[in-house]
Amino acid sequence: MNDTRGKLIDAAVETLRVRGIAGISARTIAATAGVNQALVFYHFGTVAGLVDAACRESTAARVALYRDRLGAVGSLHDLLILGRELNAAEREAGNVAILAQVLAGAQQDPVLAATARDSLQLWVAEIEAVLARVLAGSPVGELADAASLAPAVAAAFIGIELYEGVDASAAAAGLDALENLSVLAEVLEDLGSVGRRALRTRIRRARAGSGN
Amino acid sequence: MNDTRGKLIDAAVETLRVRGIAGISARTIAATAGVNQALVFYHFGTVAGLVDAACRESTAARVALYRDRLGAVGSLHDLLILGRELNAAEREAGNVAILAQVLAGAQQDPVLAATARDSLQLWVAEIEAVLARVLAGSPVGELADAASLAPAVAAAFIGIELYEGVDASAAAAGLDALENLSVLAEVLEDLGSVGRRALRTRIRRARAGSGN
DNA sequence: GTCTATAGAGGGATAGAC
DNA sequence: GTCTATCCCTCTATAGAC
Repeated sequence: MNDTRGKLIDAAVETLRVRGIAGISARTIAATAGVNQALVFYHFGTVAGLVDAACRESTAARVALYRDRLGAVGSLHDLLILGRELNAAEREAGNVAILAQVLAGAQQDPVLAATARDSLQLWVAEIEAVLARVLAGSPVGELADAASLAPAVAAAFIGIELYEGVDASAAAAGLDALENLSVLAEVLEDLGSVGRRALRTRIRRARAGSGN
Repeated sequence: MNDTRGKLIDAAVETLRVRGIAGISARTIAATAGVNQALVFYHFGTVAGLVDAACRESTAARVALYRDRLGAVGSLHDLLILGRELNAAEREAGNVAILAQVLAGAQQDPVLAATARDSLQLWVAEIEAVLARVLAGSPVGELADAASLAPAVAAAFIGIELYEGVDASAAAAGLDALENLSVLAEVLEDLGSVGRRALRTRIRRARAGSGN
C-alpha cells in the first residue's frame, strides 16, 4: 500500500538475509528501512507479522519472475538448466536463504510454520506442474508422480542452499553429481521398449517383495 | 569432563531442539540444565562456544551410533532401508533438527559456519564411504563419484527434515518418491551389458555437446 | 501516519563471595 | 566450581505528542 509498509517489507527481507532468523528484531529491520522502530508495530502488529508478510510477498514476487520460464520447460534437460540458473539467481537475490531462515524458525513456531508452508507451496506448485509435463513423456513417470516428487525437490533445493553457506565447493560438486544422475532417465528413454519392459519387471518385483 | 559441563551440553541440544537457534540463550539453556546461568560462561566462555561444543559432540555421538550399521550396507537397497530408519530415529532424537538450526545460524556467523561444516562432515564422511561401496558394483558409478554425491545426500536429508516440520505428509511422500527413483539404478543393473553400453553412449553424447 | 519516550522483560557477561 | 548480585545492553510493545 503506502511507502513505509513497502520499505519495511524490503528491509525485513534484507535483514533476514544478512542477520538470519536469530538476528531479526523490530529495531534491526527499522534501521535497515531507515524508519522508526514503532512503525513495525503500527503496520504489522508484531515482528512475526512483518516476517510473515515479507516471506509471503517476496516469495510470490520471485515465483512470478520465473513463471514464464518454468512454463517453457519441456524436457528434463531444460529443467536442469533452468534449475541451475534459478539456484544461482535465488542465491544472489537471497530468497531461498530467506525461506531457509523462516523454515528454521518454523520448527518451533506454528505461525511461522504456516508462513513457510504457504510460501514453499508457491514453489512446489510450479515445480509440480513442470514435473508433470516432463514425466509424462518419460518412463520415469511410472516410478514417481509429480505431486509427490515436487516437495522433495523443493526441500532438497533448500538443503543444498543452506549447505552452500558453509561449504560452497562441496555444494556445487553435489549439484553437479545430482545433475549427472539425470542421465539415468535419459538412458532409459534411449532404450525404448526394452528399457520400459525391464522397468516394469523391476516395479513388479519391488512391489511383490524385498526388491533385491 | 565433569558433570555440569555435560549437563550444559545436553541442555543446549535440548534447547536448540525445542526453541531453535532464535530462542537460544545462556538463561534458557541453564534453566533446562538446572544449573546457574553464569556457569555457561565459566565452562564455555560464550553462548556460541557452548552451541559449538554441543553440536559437535552430539553429532559425533549420533554418527558413532550408526557406524556399524552403515558399515554393513552393501547395496543401494540396504542403504535406502537404513536411510529411512535413520531419518525416523534422528527425527525422534532431534539431531538433524539441531544441525538444521546451526546450519541456519551458520549462514551469518563464521564461527557457527565452521561448527556446521565440521559436524556435517562427520555424516558426509560416513555417507561417502557407503556410497563408494554401493556405487563400485553399479553402472551408476560411471555417472557420479561418491565424494561429490555424499554432500548432496546430506544436504537433501536436512532440507527434507526441515520440510517435515511444516508439512509432514508432503515430506513423507517426497521421501517415498525419491526412494522409487532408485529403481532406475536397479533397472540399469538388470540390463547388464546392454544398459552399460547405452549409458556410455549417453555419457559420450552429454560430454560432447548439449546432451539432448 | 510518524515521532519521542518509556515501561518492563530478557539477554551477555563479569565481580566477588563462598 | 558454583553461587549471588549486578551492569548495561537490546528487545517488544505501548502511550501520547505532533
